[in-house]
Amino acid sequence: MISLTADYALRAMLLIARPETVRALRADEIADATGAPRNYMAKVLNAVAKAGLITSARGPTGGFTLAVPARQITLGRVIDLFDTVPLNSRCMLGNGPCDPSCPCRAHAAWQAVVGARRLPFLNTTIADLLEGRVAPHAIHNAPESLNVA
Amino acid sequence: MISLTADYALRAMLLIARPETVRALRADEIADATGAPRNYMAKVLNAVAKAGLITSARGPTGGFTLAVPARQITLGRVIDLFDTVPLNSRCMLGNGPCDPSCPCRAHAAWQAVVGARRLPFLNTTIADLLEGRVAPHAIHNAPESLNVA
DNA sequence: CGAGATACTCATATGCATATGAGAAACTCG
DNA sequence: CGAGTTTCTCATATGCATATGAGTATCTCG
Repeated sequence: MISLTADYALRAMLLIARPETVRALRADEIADATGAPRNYMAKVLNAVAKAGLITSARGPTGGFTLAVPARQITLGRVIDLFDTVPLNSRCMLGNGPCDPSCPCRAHAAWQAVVGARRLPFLNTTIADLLEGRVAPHAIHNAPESLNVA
Repeated sequence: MISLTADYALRAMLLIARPETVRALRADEIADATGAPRNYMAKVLNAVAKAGLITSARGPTGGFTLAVPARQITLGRVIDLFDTVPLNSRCMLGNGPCDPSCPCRAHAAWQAVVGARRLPFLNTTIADLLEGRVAPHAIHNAPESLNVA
């Protein structure tokens, strides 16, 4: 699941990064195109700008522009700005946090599953989506840390 | 992201399915062990029971028991009971639903990413977690429908 | 059959994500 | 430098996930 706010941000990024977009897009344009409420989208865009992924400019001819090439912006980088993992310290089995030196049986496997879920976001860029391309790494490769058994 | 409610359900299932669990577990036992509020966990367990994954029994010696072998219960089957995908009909580009016969450029790629994120849940079972095992399919194989480009 | 134990149900409270409204700050351009 | 345009900020409203409390239904066992 991805929060509605993160979804707004992603759609906004896709709009701004589209090759046919040549000038800065205003917040209300982006809001209209994405279906998000105007002021809410403004807040979302502001957060993305603070993170350095887009640039904001006020006044006439103002609006939002990419600050980083679309090929370098992964979906995870956008989504993680809003959907922070709360990381329940209680382990999947038992009633306390897992002792790192002696984790519960399910610990590593659960970590692997959670980690694997992040891969598609970490290995797909805004540019990939705009080109209708799926990076094979997004669905085929798992980092070393995921190899459990 | 996985909702707190779905997380409760998962932890409850793991407890009930543990090999050292020989009798029916009461709702309050499960609540205490998982850190969930008592009545809330009762409601969650009730929903899981209605879905047919566990069996409930009232009165003394009552409680909850697996209704299906742990090896046949995928994480997705549990989580999907609570975390229903709202499926924004508006496509990632443009302001309306994607025309199925002429989808937007990003359509298939986004579908692939979303689908890839479901794999770890669909291909991992309660039994897998209890045995600390990660099914290779959870992170390595993608179904045909995901091959886009 | 009665008492106690447990699941079940519903009405309501709370907190956070989402949304709204209005005003202040900063920019462009004539 | 003034007027208009836009981002930025904050105070507050709303809705839904989460949580709580109390009562009802159904079971076991003596």
